[in-house]
Amino acid sequence: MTKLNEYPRPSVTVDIVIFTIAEDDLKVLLVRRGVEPFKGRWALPGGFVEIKESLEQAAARELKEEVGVTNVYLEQLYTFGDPKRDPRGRVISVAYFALIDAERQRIVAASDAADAEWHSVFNPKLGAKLAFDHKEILDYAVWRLRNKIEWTTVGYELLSKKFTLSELQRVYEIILQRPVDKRNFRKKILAQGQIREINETRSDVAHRPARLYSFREK
Amino acid sequence: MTKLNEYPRPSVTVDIVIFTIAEDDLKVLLVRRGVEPFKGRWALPGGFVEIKESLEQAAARELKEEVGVTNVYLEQLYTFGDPKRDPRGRVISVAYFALIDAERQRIVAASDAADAEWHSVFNPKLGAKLAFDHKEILDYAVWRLRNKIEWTTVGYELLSKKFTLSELQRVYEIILQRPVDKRNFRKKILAQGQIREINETRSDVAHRPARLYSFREK
DNA sequence: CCAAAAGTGTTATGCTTACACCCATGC
DNA sequence: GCATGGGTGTAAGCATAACACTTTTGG
Repeated sequence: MTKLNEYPRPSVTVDIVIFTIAEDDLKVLLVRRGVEPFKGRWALPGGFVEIKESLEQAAARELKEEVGVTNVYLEQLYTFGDPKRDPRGRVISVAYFALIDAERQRIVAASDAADAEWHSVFNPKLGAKLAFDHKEILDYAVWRLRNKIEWTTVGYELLSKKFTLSELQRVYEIILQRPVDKRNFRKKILAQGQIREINETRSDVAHRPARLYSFREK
Repeated sequence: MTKLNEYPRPSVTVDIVIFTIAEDDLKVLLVRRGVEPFKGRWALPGGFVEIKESLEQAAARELKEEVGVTNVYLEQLYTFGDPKRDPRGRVISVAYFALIDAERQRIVAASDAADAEWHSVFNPKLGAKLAFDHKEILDYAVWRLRNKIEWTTVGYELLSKKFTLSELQRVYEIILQRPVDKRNFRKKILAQGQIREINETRSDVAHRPARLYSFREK
């Protein structure tokens, strides 16, 4: 067999764009860098891929280590490999995106990871605060999420197990950043056949209580 | 600055799914492996990413070295990183797909690269002949190409600069593996506004000569 | 009874699909 | 004049978009 060690090898990392919905906004989890390069700037959580784990396992491990959550929606985004993207040397980053639902979000808050914080994705000043090429990665992730919720049912991953149709609609409006027609939305979602009505309502509100639904299989 | 060399590093390669249309069929370029592992099996062209080049540059370089073509349509597909995908050790492969038009196809033929050959993508026995996880990569590339031609104008990349609408339609039929309605196809393509009629016809045929079109900007 | 969000149908519009015949050329 | 692929329009069905009022609850 030919040898593999004739070539200098790059470092390979995974970086994860972790989205959640909070405070009526789309948020991304960022960690403040304590060391150079980009000390003090915000970065996507991530780390080196270990030699015996798959890329997806590496991303799942980082999710567990950095924010304490397991079993979340995780999807490979794109691989960023510009030779100058990390001033320390050649680092290729396989970017993933993850969706954290409302229940797991409490776990993230509780884990109180060092300098991790949720940031609004739509804050126009955020780009300037990011390290490396993480602005580019984040922009790509937002673009992908927007496309994805239009064609798939990935939006459910951002809510609790039980949710109302208005809550789901709000998720779409936040991500797409435009109003959505209530009747057409309900028709479309129900026609997809992916959610079922459960026999409960969200009570204790000062108006007509909403029916709860749940995603088939979660 | 923190050091990068605390972690063992994987090897990183690019593998390229190079498509073309020939003999009324969708073909992929494969090279026969002369060494272990998978000696004698067919593999996607590819090679190691050099330390100072980007991933896209690595893919473009491989295209030039292995098949002699430059300036072709090239798009990152997905990154395959299962730790067992290469028996020699940890090799992460960033897969690309490339589209070779009818003109460049002659260059590929002329380059006569060692053991490179065009194989029909739809040959059901092809999977068994492929090395590594290249069947999986190929399947994913075909899936992506199919989606892509439905939503974008990427199909033009597989034809000569000048082409007839029937030729373009045939490209769609071959890729999608189903018949396409002639009138609806022409309406859809013309409505996209991406091709213009040039004042020529394909003559010397034993029937009414077809008008030639060209893609805007190529 | 007032405030607040939940819930519900119909119509118009545009897009997609199905479909068949005449045209221009070479031989 | 015949064989061959080139070229063209219309109608039906379907999906999407626009739009406003009644219902149920808590206070």
